[in-house]
Formats: sequence, C-alpha cells, structure tokens
Amino acid sequence: MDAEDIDWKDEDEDEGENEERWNEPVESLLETRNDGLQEASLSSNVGDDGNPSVSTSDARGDGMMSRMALNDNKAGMDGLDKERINKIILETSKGSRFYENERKKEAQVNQRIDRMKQQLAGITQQQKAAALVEVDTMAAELEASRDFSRSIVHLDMDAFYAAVEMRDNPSLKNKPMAVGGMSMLSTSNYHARRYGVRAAMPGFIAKKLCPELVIVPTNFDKYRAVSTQVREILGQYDPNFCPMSLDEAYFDLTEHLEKRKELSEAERTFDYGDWNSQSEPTNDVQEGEEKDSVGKTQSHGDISEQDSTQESCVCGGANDETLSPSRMQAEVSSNTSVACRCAESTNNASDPCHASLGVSKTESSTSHCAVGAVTSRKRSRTFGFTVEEVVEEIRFRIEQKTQLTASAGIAPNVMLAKICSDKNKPNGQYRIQPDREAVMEFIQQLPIRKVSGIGKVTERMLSALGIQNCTDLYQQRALLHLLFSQISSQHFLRISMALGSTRVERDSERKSMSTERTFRELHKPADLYSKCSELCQALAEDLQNEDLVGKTVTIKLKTVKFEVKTKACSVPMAINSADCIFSVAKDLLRAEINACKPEPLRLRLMGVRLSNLQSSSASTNKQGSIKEFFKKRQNPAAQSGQLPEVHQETGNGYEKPRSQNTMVAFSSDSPKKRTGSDVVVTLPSESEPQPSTSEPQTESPFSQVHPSDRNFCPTLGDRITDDSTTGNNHRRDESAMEDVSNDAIGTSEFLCPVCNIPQPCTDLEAFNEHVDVCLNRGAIRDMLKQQASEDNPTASRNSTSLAKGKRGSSGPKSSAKRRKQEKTQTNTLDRFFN
DNA sequence: GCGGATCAC
DNA sequence: TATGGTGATCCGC
Ligand SMILES: Nc1ccn([C@H]2C[C@H](O)[C@@H](COP(=O)(O)OP(=O)(O)OP(=O)(O)O)O2)c(=O)n1
Ligand SMILES: [Mg+2]
Ligand SMILES: [Mg+2]
Repeated sequence: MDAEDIDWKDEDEDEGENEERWNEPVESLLETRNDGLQEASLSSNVGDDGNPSVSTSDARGDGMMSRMALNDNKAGMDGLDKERINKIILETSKGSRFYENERKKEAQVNQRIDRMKQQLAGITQQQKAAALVEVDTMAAELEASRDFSRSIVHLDMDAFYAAVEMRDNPSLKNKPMAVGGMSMLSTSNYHARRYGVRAAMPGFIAKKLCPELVIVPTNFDKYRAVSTQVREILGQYDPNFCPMSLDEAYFDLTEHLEKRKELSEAERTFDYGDWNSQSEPTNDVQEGEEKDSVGKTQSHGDISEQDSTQESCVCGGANDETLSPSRMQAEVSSNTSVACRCAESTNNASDPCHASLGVSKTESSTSHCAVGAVTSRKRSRTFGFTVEEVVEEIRFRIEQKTQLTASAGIAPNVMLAKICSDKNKPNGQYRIQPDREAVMEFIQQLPIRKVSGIGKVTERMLSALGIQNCTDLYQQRALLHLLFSQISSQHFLRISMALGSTRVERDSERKSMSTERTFRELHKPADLYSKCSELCQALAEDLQNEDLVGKTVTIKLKTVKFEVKTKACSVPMAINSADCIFSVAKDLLRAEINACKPEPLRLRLMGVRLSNLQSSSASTNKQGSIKEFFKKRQNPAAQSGQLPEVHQETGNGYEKPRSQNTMVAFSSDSPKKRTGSDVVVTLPSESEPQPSTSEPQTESPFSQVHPSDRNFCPTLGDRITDDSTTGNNHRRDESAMEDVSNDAIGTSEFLCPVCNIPQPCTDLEAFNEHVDVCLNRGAIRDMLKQQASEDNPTASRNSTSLAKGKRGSSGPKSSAKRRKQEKTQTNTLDRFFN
C-alpha cells in the first residue's frame, strides 16, 4: 500500500570523489570553531527559514534504494564501479519478497525523514540561537574534559574468516573467495571485495558479481581457536582488554608503556614463527593478493627517529646484532618497511584492481628486502618503546603465532581508534597523535558514516540536513539539539568534537540470551510449535551453561515476507529450563497463530530470547512451589528432542555464546548486586513425551481459564496492556511474588495472565474470580489513563526519533541515563499481518 | 515492560 | 532455489 512513493537515494552522485579523501589534510581548521561566530558559515546554505534545505530524494531516479545498494563502507572497497554493482544487485533482487520488504522499510525511513523536515521547517532562528547557547555550554564542558593521556588501541583481524580459510588452504590465496554459502556470506577476502563481494551479501548475488568467486563453508572452531591465540597476546599488554567480537578488541597501552621502560631487550624481542622459517618469506604468507607484506604503517619522519622509529628494519636490526648475527637480515616480516605507507595512503582510484591489493610502490622495497632475506634470515625481532612499536610488536606476534595479519588504530579515545584501525587495513596501522590539532584535522572531513554507530539510516537522516562530514555535524549542532533527543544530539556533538571514551570498559554482564533460526517455510501449527520447542531447548542449554536464569521470554517471528514481529511476556520468577521457557513461548506463539486466522502463519524464522537475567547461583532456589506452578504451564507438545540446526552456510548458531575471555587477570568486581531473593526455577524435565502432531495441549492456566488466550496474555491483548504504574509492573510484583511463592510452597498455583502473579488456587473457580478482579482493575486503569490524557492534552514538543544500536555515548559500553521527555507524534505501525 | 528499529560484527 | 545469528540500545508507548 505504502510502497509506491519511494524516494530513491542518489548513491552514485558523489561516488568516486569520496574515497579516502577524508584522510587528507584540509586547510580549514577547526580551532576557529569555538569562537562562537561560525554560525555565519551556516548562512551559505540556508533557506528563508534559516534552515538548510537539502533534498532527500534522488533527482536522477536511477532506481537504487539506499537499503539495497552496495554498502561499501568497508576496507578494500574503495573505487568500485558501484553503478554496475548496484545494477546487478538490483536485477538479481527485484521482485523477491526480500526486495519488496526492503522497499517497504525504505518508504518508512523516507517518512521519518519527511517528518523531520517538517519539524525543521517549524524551527525559528530564535529557537536555534537559544539552542546554540545551550549546546555550546555543553560543548565547553566537553572540551574541558578532553583527555589525551590514554593510548587506546583498536585491533582488528584482516578479512578474518577468509584469512583463516586461506591460511589453511593456500590454493585459495590468489582467488576471490568468500566464507559462507549461496544464501549468505560471512565475509570475503580483499580480492573478492574488488568485485563488490562482501559480508552479509547472499552468495548467489556475489556469484553474479564475480562468477569465479570461490565460496567455502565456515569453521567456527578454527576462528574461535585463533581468537583465543590473539587474546592471549593482548592480555599481556592490557589485562582489561575488551574483545568486541572474535576478531577485534580494544585495549589501553598506557600502563604497559610505563612498565615497558623497565623491560629488557630480551623481553622486547620475539621470534619468528616456525612456519615463517627459511623456506617462505613472510611476503606471501598472508593472503595472496592482499599480502602486502610491507606493513602499511604511517611514515612519520618526526616520530622518534631513533632506534624506535625505524620500526622493523632498524629497530629489529639493532638487536639483530645481538640476537642474530646477520646485520642485513632482510626484514622478511611484514612490518618491515617504515616509510612506505604514507606515500600511498591516497589510493589510485583509477585503477581499482591495484588500489587495495597491496601491490604498491612499496612493493619494490619489499621485494628488495625479501631478496636479502634469502641470504640471511632473522630469527627474531626486537621492538622499541613507542606506542607504534608496541603495536607493531603485537601485530608481529599475532602474525607469527597465527599466520594471520591484523590492523590497528592508535588514538586518544576509543571512537578514533576504531576509525584508525580501518585506515591502513589490511595489515597496517595508523596513529593519531594525541594533541588537539591532530585530532581535529583528522576528524573534520571525516564522513560521519565512518563513525561506529552511525549506520545507513542515521547517515540518511543527517544527510537530509546537509550533514555529510564531521565539520557539518558540528556546524549544525544547534539544529541537531532541537531535532533529536538529548542523548542523540550529545552523541553527535561528541563525535563532531572528536571525543570518545578514554577507557576500555570491561565486558558488562550479559543482559539477554537468545537463539533463532531461519528455515524453509513452516506454517502448520504442529511444525511451528515443534520448532519453538527446539529453540527453547537449545536456549535452555545455553542458559544453563552460563548458570543464568531470566524472567522475560520473547519470541521473534519473521514471515515469509520478511516482516518481523516480536512478542514478549514476563513471568514473576526467573526460569531457565526448556519446559518453563516453552510454556511461555508457546502461548505467545499460539496467540500469533490465532491472530492471523484463518490465514496460516507462514514463517521463515523463529527465535526465542530470555532477558531480565540473573545469575542462577546467586538466587534462592525455591523449586518446590515453582515447580508446581510450571507444571501447570508445562506442555508436552513438542518433545521432539531435536536441537535447531545451525545455519548451514554462515555456520551462525554454532558460535555459541561463550563465557568471556579467560585472559582477564582480575576485575575488581563492582557488579550490581542482584536481588538475591529471586526465585529460580529448575524444573527437571519429567514431562511425558508427546507426538508433536498438533497444537500443544492447552494445559496452561491461560487456556484452562480462557480458551481464547489472545485476550489474556498481557502482552497480546491491547486492551489490557501493561502500564508501568500498575498492571504488569514487575518491580512491584517482585516482592509480592516472593511472598506468594514463599507462602505457597507445596500448593498448586496458576499464573494470572493479567497481574502475572501466581495464584495459589484450590479450584478453577477461585482462579477465574481472581482474573476477573484483575481485569476490572485493568479496565479502571485504562479509564483513568484515558481520562488523564484528555485532561492533559499532550504538551509534548515533537522530536525526531532516532533508534540507535550499540553505544549511546562513545565507549564500548555506555549507559546514558537521561532521556529527553519529548515525544514524537504517535505513529502506530500496525501493518503486521494485515 | 513491550515492540519496533538501528547498529555492529 | 537462495538474503544469517547474537546481543545491545534507544524511542515512544
Ligand atoms: N555481517 C557480518 C560481519 C562480519 N562477520 C564475521 C566475519 C568476519 O570475518 C568477522 C569479522 O568482521 P569484520 O567486520 O572485522 O570483517 P573482516 O575481518 O572479515 O574484514 P576486515 O576487518 O578486514 O574489513 O565477523 C559476519 O559473520 N557477519
Ligand atoms: Mg576484521
Ligand atoms: Mg572486526
């Protein structure tokens, strides 16, 4: 219905001129920004209303949705022929259910942008001036807190899965290859990226882009093993390093750099790996085309020119003499040449095939070194005392240990370090000097999309305001303050000021655990329940492995049309057994099946998540009553005993969540103490096996009482929806629940679907009565609510909403507390199943 | 607390 | 033929 008026984004417009330009020094300086007068610059592109007017839609209308277009925001993807690639993607996708759903989502984003622009039109210069004062106050505070004292590093393995596969099958090295399957790719090597083949792209599309592409399946065990090897190294430099995935981590070298002053030369010397001995020079070890054995490092004539700067060659050479007689010892290692990278940092866009293949001007020097290596070979390298050298050392050790290369970024904060690690990727590193000028110069022309946390949608929204780079972002700070929530505008402000977290925070406790699977269409209720049961069993296993229990069960459904819907239901006590989880999940599922009757619920994916987690061991285990309670809910429907299969191609689902890395020496735990009195349910599965031929027997209190449970699960019925003040309020109920469970030990219980409190019931009638009371309470509450809203018509200012993933502020983890209280006009998207 | 969306990897 | 899985955060109810 709404899919007609789609705005097409101009993707190709500025392509080709964007690449890597952001790194070049620019003459205009940011330090003039804080003089408070730079608003004048805004006047250059303002309309009568004083606000920027930028069109969102594509004047050329060449038909590429931004959502469908190639996402080239990735290392090794500069200078591609995007027009051709997007055409192939489009032609291959057009007409598919996936494509149609993407169109729908695109239309929604366009609506959001339109709403934002409407708000924009209503903003007066006066408002903006006031906002500017406010925002500049904030900016001043932020400026005062600027901190250059930390040496933060972000390290990221190059083409990780693909590199592992190439290492173990050298015949792949000179071919474009990807890891995954015809349905989905996990990643690709740099050779394949030249064709536009990248992670999260379906294999069959990748094959159209690059018919010679070799696709190999995943081996998660290997990736995990490599990850462990890498983490073992990182832990020696910062015991509090923070892994963000199997292939990357943040860490802080500040302390290590202090301690390092005391280290002997031997302690700064590391052997080449056995694999790297005589026969093969490092050069061709790594992935064939991307070997670029000459590490791409900045050439800084000005850095510690002494022994240290010389990085590999000199530095290594210095102690070579001690360790290895050969003076010339041709730096075989990848990190050898010092000054190579800077000259080539600006890629030659005209020749994409060579641009990122590492076949660069440095090549000559490399081969030169390699030649020397043949005659006399080094057994080890010694590293100096600067940050750069430490990071070189880490990357060297990683490569010698795993035969895989990594790239790294060094900066005074996490946000910048992350961007830097991509800059000289693959097999390179980049440092931003820890002073304001260097940092500001780095940031000013930086496209906002490079910043972690700014994704496709945010990029489009900001683009609609004429914001492309960080300079724009700063100049429009007043507007952003008016249009976005406090947390978002402050986030933007921090980015534009090149500020980020200066601490790498330890992994926080997990907040949820989930499992989901894509499958060929299922629509028969028995199959759906069976799948649900499998998922619950798998989830329960994972939960028990980590000794976790939780109170909120959420199911996720994706229809064959790719529409996603989630349904949640919280129960008063923490659970983690398959039976308990399933008893809740199946009711949620049943309601959805019923809701779209008489049409079948046609799904391509189902998921189950448990949140509101607590540690099982920390909680009081009151099995008795809870067990009884859940026996009532328990349903034998699907005792298929099967676990969901992992995704055949990406192998996802096999990489089970693991307890966090073992390297952490000790973290003075100040974990928030959980409510130690919560009840844990550990229900021994004593359920009778049952053929999963049909809908589960409705043994749960829900259906015992009300055959049409649609109206009674608190999360399903709209009319009795939760209200934070009363009905479904957990906080309040927790204490009550404890009382109930304590008092009710040994008695039979039903869970009231309205208040969610287990009711000790001797008979069904009493329970029904209780439910009626709750229902009335709910009705009254709704009435009061309605009345209140009539009395007090929404005096809320409109604000553009921006749902963000990941970090709200800057650090690897953050918790922003305050939220803006303004609301957007209600927009209900209840198009599901319609 | 719930549901939708965005984001990263 | 064919478009993933896990976890987190934010917004508006
Ligand atoms: N959408 C994605 C992105 C990544 N990955 C996996 C495969 C990658 O190898 C690994 C690391 O992700 P990166 O973003 O670091 O990508 P690569 O390491 O593959 O390439 P590079 O870091 O060189 O750009 O995570 C995935 O499964 N799905
Ligand atoms: Mg990587
Ligand atoms: Mg990564």
